[in-house]
Amino acid sequence: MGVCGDKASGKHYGVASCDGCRGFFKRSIRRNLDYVCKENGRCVVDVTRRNQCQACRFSKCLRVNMKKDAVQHERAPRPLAPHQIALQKLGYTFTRHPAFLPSPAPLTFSAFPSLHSHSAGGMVPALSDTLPSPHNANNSFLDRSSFQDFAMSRIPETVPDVPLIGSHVSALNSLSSFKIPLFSTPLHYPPDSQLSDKIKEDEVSSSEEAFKTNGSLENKTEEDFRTVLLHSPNNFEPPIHIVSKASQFEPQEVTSIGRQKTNPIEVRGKSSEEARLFELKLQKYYEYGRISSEGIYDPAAKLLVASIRWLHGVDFFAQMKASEQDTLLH
Amino acid sequence: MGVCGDKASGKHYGVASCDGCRGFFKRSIRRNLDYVCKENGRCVVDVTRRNQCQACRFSKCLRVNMKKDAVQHERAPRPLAPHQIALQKLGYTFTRHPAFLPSPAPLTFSAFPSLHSHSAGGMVPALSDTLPSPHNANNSFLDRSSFQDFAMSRIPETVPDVPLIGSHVSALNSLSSFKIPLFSTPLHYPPDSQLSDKIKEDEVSSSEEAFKTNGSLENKTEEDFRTVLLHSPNNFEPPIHIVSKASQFEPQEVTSIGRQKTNPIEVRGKSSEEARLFELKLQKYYEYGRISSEGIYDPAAKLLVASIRWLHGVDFFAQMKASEQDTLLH
DNA sequence: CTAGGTCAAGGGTCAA
DNA sequence: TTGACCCTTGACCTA
Ligand SMILES: [Zn+2]
Ligand SMILES: [Zn+2]
Repeated sequence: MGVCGDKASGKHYGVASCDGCRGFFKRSIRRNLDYVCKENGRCVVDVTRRNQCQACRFSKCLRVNMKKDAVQHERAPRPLAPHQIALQKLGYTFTRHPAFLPSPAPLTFSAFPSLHSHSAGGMVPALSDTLPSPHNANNSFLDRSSFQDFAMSRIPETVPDVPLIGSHVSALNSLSSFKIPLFSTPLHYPPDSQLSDKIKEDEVSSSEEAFKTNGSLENKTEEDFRTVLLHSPNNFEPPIHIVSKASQFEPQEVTSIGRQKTNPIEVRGKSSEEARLFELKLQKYYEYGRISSEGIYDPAAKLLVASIRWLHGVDFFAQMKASEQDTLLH
Repeated sequence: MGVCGDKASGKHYGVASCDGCRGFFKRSIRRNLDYVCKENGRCVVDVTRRNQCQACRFSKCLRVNMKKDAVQHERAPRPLAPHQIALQKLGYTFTRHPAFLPSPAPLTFSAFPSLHSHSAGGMVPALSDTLPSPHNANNSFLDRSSFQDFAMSRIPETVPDVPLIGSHVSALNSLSSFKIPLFSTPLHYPPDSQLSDKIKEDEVSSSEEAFKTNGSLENKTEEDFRTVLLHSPNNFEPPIHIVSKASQFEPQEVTSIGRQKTNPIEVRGKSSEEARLFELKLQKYYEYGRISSEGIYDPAAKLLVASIRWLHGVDFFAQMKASEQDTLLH
């Protein structure tokens, strides 16, 4: 029979059994686990009590003749999740396991680079991270400090009744588990593109406040930067105009540009704790603030919304596999 | 020699190899998969470790000279699944390019006409023209990832309304990578159809309007669904505009072109494999959408859901047998 | 004989 | 850690 009596999902390791027992057996074998029963091995193993005693459950697995040999060697991890692939297409790589770092990496997002800047790799060095790693030395934007401050940031008593952009909200959900690289300058600003020039003009006129000061930001310390963030919300006007312009890129153009990307920026994994916290805060923010991008007063939140919106306008993004978009937006 | 050293079951794609490597190579080519080695491409590929690293296994396949070209197109369609039968009743026929035909077109569907210029046959020349060859990466919207991924996407608890804004439209570009056969004039808009008139006269008819006229739906399974629709005006909001507008000129276009009105719309695909994935995806989209179309934030996804929803407004669909509707809905 | 196809039972994932 | 859920593998079959 089965192991626990639960409905079998098929034969597993030689025995018709449920997914639970299948997984349990596999884990036990793979990790070579040894269990000890506290009840002298008399525990009943049924569907409701199977998790009461691992030792007895495992014994039962063996008794019903599950085959250890049928448990294969562990395989390579699955290919990158689509949203990660999506990120890669934007010029970034994602490392799944951030571990092995001395301290948990703060949840960070790569910066809005200056749209005027054309630094190497298309990235704009933002703030130095708190970690010594060369990789996050220059791609941290929304660092831990920002998140902490986020909680403190005020939620407006009254907010304009602006409809939410659903995708923004949804996109924020996914931001919790990884960092979103938002810009890769050369990717979006082909040097010789006429359109590019046009965009540049446009951006100057539309986002001047946002990016005038950007150059100076690059050299600021984290502390300085935070100050700027908290006290100069006007610095971060969402690049809405750019969005609409960028979307007019010809497919070929974008494609070829996409191929030119050189140095992907490593985006490190999550600190799920902080991420979750952040997500909750953000969610609350939405609920209370009824924010559109205009409704956002916290610069960090504003950035996030703006960044997502920006993504929508990037043709390269629009041409991504829908699934990738989907998960990216989710 | 062989790829992994396992006992060869014969020559496959030019190389004596086992069934495992045969299948692996086939799947890799067919689905245009790209693997990435995490060990810098140094993994040993033998019978016990061949599944440790797909990238290295595939490299080995190529190294021992397996021929991509020997991987054929998939063959005759499988026996139709219930939902496929349902689709057929709606006038959609899946046609496939004969095997061995060079340069198969990427899986494409006719696009939302209103968003693009029209071409003969009511088909819209999409991005596929600019896409790389079929076996190059990234032109497959419907690869394993997309398929896999959607299922993993989550539906938020609460969702705001999502107006169709400019940036969303840009996202529609991703839809151009295939064409969706949404409209067939005589079939979907019977000239004397009350619904048809209603929709034509009211381009911006809301979902409520559209479905109020849909009282002909009559089966218990549909009952709940209809209720949801009618009580959730937001469900249909953004896409309906597009759908309605498209329906407005579609009749003339198709008719004037002299295309066969009576013939079902062709859904061209280079492979039923891809088509199948699309169907599955569509199903899933729909399933989610039925719960709450707002659960899907991606504009493209929303459109897909909307397109299915739209079917409900079609008399022909309403007249289908309940069981067929049911399977289609599932 | 080697293409193509199928699907049980391996694998992995990640919210709870 | 569990287990529901999805993807992949490869033995086996037909043409
Ligand atoms: Zn069990
Ligand atoms: Zn082999």
